[in-house]
Amino acid sequence: MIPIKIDSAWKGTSDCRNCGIRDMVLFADLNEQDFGEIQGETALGVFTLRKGMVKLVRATADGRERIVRVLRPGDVIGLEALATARYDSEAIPLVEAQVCRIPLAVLHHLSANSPRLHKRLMQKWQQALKDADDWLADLNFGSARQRVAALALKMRDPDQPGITSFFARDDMGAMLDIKLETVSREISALVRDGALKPCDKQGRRYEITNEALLMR
Amino acid sequence: MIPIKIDSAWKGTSDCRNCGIRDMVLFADLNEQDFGEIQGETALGVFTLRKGMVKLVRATADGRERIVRVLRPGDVIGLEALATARYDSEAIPLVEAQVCRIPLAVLHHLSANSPRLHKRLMQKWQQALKDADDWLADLNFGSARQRVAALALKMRDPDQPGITSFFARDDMGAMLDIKLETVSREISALVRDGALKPCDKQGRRYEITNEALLMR
DNA sequence: CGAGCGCTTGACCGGCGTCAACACCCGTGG
DNA sequence: CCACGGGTGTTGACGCCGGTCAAGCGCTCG
Repeated sequence: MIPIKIDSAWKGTSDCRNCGIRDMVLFADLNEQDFGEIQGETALGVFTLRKGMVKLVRATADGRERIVRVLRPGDVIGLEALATARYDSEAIPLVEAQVCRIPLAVLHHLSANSPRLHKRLMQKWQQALKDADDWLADLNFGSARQRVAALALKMRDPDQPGITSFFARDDMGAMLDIKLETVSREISALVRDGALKPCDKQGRRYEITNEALLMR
Repeated sequence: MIPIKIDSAWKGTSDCRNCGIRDMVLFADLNEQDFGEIQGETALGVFTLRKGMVKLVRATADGRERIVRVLRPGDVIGLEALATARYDSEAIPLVEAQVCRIPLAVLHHLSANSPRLHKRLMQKWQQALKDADDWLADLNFGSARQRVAALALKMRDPDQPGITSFFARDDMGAMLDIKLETVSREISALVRDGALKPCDKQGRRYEITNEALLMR
């Protein structure tokens, strides 16, 4: 299930040609002829995240919520539906998000007929797998301090590398497998040590004031 | 780098047709004509694991070893080379292992020309990604006891579901992100509680005597 | 038979979970 | 405009799980 609110003002195919992040997305290599193949459909689809952040959630054996990854603009949601026509995990927006929907049938057709998209698809699979492994190796390893610091580095804004985005403390806990109180404590400690500085009063945006301190 | 010793007695293409695990592997859907396309090459390749177990390892930020996944017969090694012509992590056999090597150029050619292989490839990507997410959600969550129990369940022998395989204690620690002494303690506790029974004296094979106890 | 390696077990201690109180932000309604 | 209440983030006290260090045991192999 992908309960993302789709920006309904943005539909049809014409905008794809002028998409602001077209160089990051699945359709980056499509030419005018390929665009002709795209038709609106309502079935299962694959999504490209345009804006915002989305958490991939699955239930653990003991019923708690486990966040396996966070997707950011340019990432693909629901790629697995291409292979199995089912989604493996739940995708929930962490902030207001916008996605492009690509109908499954269209993608199947293009993947067989467009070598460019075929290659792009491979890259997206590879990126998703690498992200998953990175997430495990970087964020779920070591002390609580190391995990929070690693998350701060991973969630840097691509446009403003000095700024990083955090989330609700219990979401951060589900990402790092630590309790929300510990998350809060470690953030406070990093602020005290001069590694971070809060940008707002909700604890969502921080300035990275000492990058070296975060890296160890 | 994939330092797997390849069973040199097994080479050429003729054996593929009679491979005992052909229904599990990448080439399961190739027909006689497709086999004609395969030639021996020496370049980068993708591997299908025939026998044994392989750990996927990457270095963490602080230099320690982190095992991101364990591959078992039928799994594919080095799929990422298809997209980037590089390997993302190191693959090291945990026990004596046998692999099929599939040259990259061959796979690229077939992936474009053989719809059957193309579909099979998608499934392998999807399986790898699901395995990665499962590994994170099942094995790196909860108490040390829960992690060891989850590993025992995941490492059951497909042919003998009552038997499970363990590894060197420090490898298990690198999989579960706990120390080897804790691994040892928890295994002992599970044996004491009647959930497991050792099959050998090296601590590698155990009989599952109480499955329900392991599941919670 | 002895050396060496890996597994186990024990004692101790620190980090993190638990429970609880408190502070702060924000929306609601008087 | 302020009073109130709920939700979320922070901070404190305390106890336990798991990390650390060390000793002991049982294999395996020379």
